[in-house]
Amino acid sequence: MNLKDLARTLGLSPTTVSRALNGYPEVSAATRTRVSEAAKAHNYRPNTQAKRLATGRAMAIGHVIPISTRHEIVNPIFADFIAGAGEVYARAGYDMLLTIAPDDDEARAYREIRSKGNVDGIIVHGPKEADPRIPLLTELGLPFVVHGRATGATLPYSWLDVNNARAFERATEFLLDLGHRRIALVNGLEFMDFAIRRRRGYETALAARGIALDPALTTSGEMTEAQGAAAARAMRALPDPPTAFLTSSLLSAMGVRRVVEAAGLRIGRDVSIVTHDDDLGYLKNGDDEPIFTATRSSVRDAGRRAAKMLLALIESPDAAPRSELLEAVLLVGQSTGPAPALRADPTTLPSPTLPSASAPFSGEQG
Amino acid sequence: MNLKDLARTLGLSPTTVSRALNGYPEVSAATRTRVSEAAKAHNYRPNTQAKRLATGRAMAIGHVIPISTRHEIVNPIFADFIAGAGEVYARAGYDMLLTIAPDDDEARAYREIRSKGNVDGIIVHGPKEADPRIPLLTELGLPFVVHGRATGATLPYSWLDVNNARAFERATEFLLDLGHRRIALVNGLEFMDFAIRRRRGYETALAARGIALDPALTTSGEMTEAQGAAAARAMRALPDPPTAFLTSSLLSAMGVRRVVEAAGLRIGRDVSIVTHDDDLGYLKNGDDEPIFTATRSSVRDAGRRAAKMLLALIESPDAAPRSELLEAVLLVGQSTGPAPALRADPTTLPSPTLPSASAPFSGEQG
DNA sequence: GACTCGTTTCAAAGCGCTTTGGATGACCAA
DNA sequence: TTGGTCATCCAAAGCGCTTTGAAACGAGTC
Repeated sequence: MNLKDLARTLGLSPTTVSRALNGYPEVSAATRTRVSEAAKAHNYRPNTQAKRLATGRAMAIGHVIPISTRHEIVNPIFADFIAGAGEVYARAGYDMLLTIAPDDDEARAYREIRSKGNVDGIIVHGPKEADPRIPLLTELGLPFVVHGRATGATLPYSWLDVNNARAFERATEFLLDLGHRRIALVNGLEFMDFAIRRRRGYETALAARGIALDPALTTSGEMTEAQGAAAARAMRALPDPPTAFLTSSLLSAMGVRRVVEAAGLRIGRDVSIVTHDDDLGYLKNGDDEPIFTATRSSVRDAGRRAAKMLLALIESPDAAPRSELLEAVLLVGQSTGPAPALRADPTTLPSPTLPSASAPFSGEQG
Repeated sequence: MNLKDLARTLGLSPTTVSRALNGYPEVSAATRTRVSEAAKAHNYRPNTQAKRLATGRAMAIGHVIPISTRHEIVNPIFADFIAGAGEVYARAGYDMLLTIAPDDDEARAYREIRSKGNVDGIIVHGPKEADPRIPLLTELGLPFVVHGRATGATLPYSWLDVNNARAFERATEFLLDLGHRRIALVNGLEFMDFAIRRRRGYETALAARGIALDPALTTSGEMTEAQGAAAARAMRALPDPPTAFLTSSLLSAMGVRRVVEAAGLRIGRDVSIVTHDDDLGYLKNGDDEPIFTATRSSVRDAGRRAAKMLLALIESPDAAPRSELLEAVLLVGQSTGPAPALRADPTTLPSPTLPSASAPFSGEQG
């Protein structure tokens, strides 16, 4: 059943039927209801391809998943982000198009998407430092929103990001307030923008207290359980091991916890852990009360917001780039506690006033 | 630059240009090279929508991600599966279309996809017992391949599945051979087909040795770290606790491991763990040598194979349904060992011949 | 030289929709 | 009655491609 058929059965022209269904004013109320009832009765659905060709709008959003040819790892937050974005697209009548692009010919992938013309906009995932995709997409004139940001990008662009720097600064401050001085950072791969910002936040907090950065206490790598375990094992073997760990993912935190507990120590008493928590569906940090003290920010929610932003951008293409900075929430769980009595310097005791728990941070730029 | 423009610059008709580019024989070799060189030079790319409208082929595959309105959980294996499938689609010139469908109106979602006509086929994810989507899609006449199977489906359909029953039967046998008699099953949600089959395999192996099933030793639920931990905690508290755990995911296994180690016991000596390992990019079971003894089957590879199967199905729509049963590989890691000396019955000692390690199972139906 | 045949190219008709630019009445004011 | 204004509806021209049916042309055959 296509438009022409429907029009014929109604004794109307395709023009009128089309207008009736698409809410144009040049059609009487009576005809409109008659048409839309017939459409429902015959289960008519306009052919997407034809509509697209006629309107020039693809009614689809592209998501390009970068896959590192080296690690072959798919970012585990991706599924949740997509789920959030997908909700928004579905409501707005948009399709979601996925492309897997190995990172060695990303540019080609984006150019091809552009010239095939089957999406109206793109969400850029996993931005790296000075990411070349930003100038590329700007040049191509394809609306896009970056999930994250790219340090060192010169052109203005639309993005949605968690305030990673502030989150990690805050987490570090929290541990410092608890009296910790040897705080380890188990970070993601540091060519990724979010990891760069997290490290920056960590370093800022340390510097503010006049604590020297110890390179032996920081590592970066893929955020897996094994990474956390390996980092903890190596750092526990140091002459002056850390009393607290700051990790970039729940998986890493779980690895740290395992090694620490295997050494006969107790998390939250002997060793503290704070982790970032993307609040993924299948990787929950406890049910009601968090297990790990964590800076939490829902990736799913980020997906929803980024999608809305992109749709708005497509609606008004000449508007200035938008951006949204989400603040992570610091949730105090059972994995943190005062630093064990300090041998070296017994004067620096935990401050009596602990930071407030679940209040979002203030909204300054990160 | 569209076909007409290109034709004009070449001094040819659109017909000839189209034929030259699409490899039709009615064009001389000289013209063909001239055309394709011009196309490359002008970076011409045929408009997807127009092509689709003209040919009637959407050149896209739909993936429908079911989201439970109750749990709101996105299956973590999804990202890897998609990555595998996406490779194949990209090579074949197909797009990948994602739809998020809450499980309360799945039927509507599939009907809509069908009538909008923007995919040539569908991959069905997360089949449940007697899944209604199979008769629905058959009725709609849309080619589809199920990742998994649906126990109790009456119509023939195309599927690709891991031999879950055999894998878990084999894992159970392995533990039995090591002398374990109290073997716990930490399963996925048992309305999912794969979980039903896994339980069946487990029960088959126990029955074959005349071991009664103890309901207190089996649980099912979402496969998270917390699930594993909770199960281990509950079961360790039994008067006759299990000496071995069989889990459905690495995350669950990690939860079990944590609780067991926290009790001061050693994995592989005091308590054994075998898990199923989907070989996900971000959740590796060790690098070279596996940490957990596991039945392994790559989800990414499954994605590739399912995609190929669907494309073949689309090529020849009248062919009989296809199917592919993948056998998991049993990899012996450090998490299993002989059952601790049995108090009740010291005669049942571990058999001296251990099952062979990395050989795939035989290919019988599961 | 007329005819057939194969090769190479083209004009034009779709694919199913939107949208521009009327056409047709009905209604009212003058 | 005439002219103008609305409110409705429609014919036809695209959107950019494929594909059918036919034309043009040179070469081979008698």
